[in-house]
Amino acid sequence: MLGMKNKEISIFMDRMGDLLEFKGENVFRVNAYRKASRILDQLTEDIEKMEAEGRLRQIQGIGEGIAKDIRDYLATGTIERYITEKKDIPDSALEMMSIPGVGPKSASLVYKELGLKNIDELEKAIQEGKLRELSGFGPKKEENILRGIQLYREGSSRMLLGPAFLLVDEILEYMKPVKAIQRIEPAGSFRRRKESVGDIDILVTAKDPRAVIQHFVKYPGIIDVLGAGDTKSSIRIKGNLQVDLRVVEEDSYGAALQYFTGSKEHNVKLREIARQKGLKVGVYEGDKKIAGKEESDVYESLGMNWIPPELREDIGEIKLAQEGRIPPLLEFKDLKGDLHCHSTWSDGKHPIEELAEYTQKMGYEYLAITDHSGSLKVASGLSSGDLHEQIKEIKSLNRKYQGFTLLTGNEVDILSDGSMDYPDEILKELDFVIASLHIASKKDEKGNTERILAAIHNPYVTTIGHLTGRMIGERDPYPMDIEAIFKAAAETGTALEINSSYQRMDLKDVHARKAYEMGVILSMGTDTHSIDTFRDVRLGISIARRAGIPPEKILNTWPLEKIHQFKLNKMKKLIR
DNA sequence: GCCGTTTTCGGCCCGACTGTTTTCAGTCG
Repeated sequence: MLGMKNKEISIFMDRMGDLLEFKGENVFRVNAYRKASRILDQLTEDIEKMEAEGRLRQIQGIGEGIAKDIRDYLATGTIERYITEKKDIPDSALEMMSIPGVGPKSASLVYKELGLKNIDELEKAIQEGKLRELSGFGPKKEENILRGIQLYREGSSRMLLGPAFLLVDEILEYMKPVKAIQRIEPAGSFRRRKESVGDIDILVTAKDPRAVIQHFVKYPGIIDVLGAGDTKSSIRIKGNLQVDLRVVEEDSYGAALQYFTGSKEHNVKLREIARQKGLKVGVYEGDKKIAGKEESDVYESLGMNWIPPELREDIGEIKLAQEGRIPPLLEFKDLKGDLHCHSTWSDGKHPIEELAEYTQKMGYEYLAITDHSGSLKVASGLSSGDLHEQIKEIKSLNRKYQGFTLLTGNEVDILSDGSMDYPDEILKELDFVIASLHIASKKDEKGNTERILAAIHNPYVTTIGHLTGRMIGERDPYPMDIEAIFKAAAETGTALEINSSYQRMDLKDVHARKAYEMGVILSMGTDTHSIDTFRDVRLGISIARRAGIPPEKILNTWPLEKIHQFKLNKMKKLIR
């Protein structure tokens, strides 16, 4: 499965970074491992395959040393150098560095001087007043660490992008009455639309910064005010999420927005480029500071095009911007319809007519009705007879609409033997067929892959729904040979879905990018069961943008005729 | 540990904030 080893080694490299940092190694050596971890996490190729083809050293940031570590891991399942470096330092000692306010210096100091081996012992030592005996430690620091421990135990809470959108909407709405605010915009990983965010950053320009802060710290649902200065405030809200708000001068708004949007790696690379040009990027004072009212000023003064936030992960976007080759990215206005939703015919909450009415108001030209097929009893799947009745209803409704069309369709279950839950004669009649795995094996990679491949080779299947089956934080992706699947999808002219429901987000960004690179067309579906989730299309758009997929590779940007043609083309190709 | 049309050695992003200090170290983003 693509990414299996990538992920494992990425985690290993990150731990290696922690370990070296704890031991007080050269920070650049530490960073080299951190960087390697990130590279492996975002790599769209299978590391095992690259190693087999002798291409490890072609990856920027992987040198001879780390290449050896990777080969080591692939051969033995562990990394020799890691074991040597680690010796008898327990993992629980390294874990102390995860506490906010405790870094490598403090963690290794208390380990060496006081023999503290884990967080519990650290807590006890503070309570017994032992920590303040160490130089550099005082009562404030003790208090800070105790609070950090408490926070860490409550669970490092990352919020999924879906709920984050709702929260940001709510905060912006709450801040609206403050007259002093001129501009207000979320920055950080939310603005980059990462699938989960660790905190929310909000950037403001205002005539009266104090009025803004004073209002902000009274936000309902607040648990704690972590800090409230003249221009910056941090609060903690329910769910243990931190929200930072900063007020900056209008003249440096663009530079600040750039800085606080990140990613860190993207900014590091920009500063390197700035340094070469004798410039400085940043929001703070400096001789040759690039100030900028607009964010595009920053990028332009560095000799490149403005880069959409979703691409700012230092995975090649800077080079593209320098060459003026940033691709146009998907926007809501490009979308002509939604291609996955459920009605009262199966487990949806609303009758077809209401779904149609709602999506017309969103400005869509079409909507595919894709209820479940018969085998999926838990979701009240439709029998063949039901489906025929539903097709009749859709055709009758379509006669009422102008400039809007309902597509007949279904989310057909892929059965355990890889066959489809309806016979071909029925699938043939439908405008849009999604084939989905709803029950799959957690172990049988080969079996899962074969079922998907069988569906892809069915001439009437338009797209594969929520391919990997993951439910973020609840269920891991089912193991499957992603590359073989992408290849088959590209060859047969089968689309793959970007499922936008907030817990699925499946395909995820890295996979969507890989699929696009391999020539696959993507379809977007909200998998709506209740009309308030049609708005989750913005999650799908986020994935497509982070994947760098141009709009014309997304089925939903096409006119209806072309979607029909897509299905016909596949049928022509596969039926002889 | 990685990298190189300034370098195979000597660099590697950088400033704010906090607490403990009295000139600075550690942490964070």
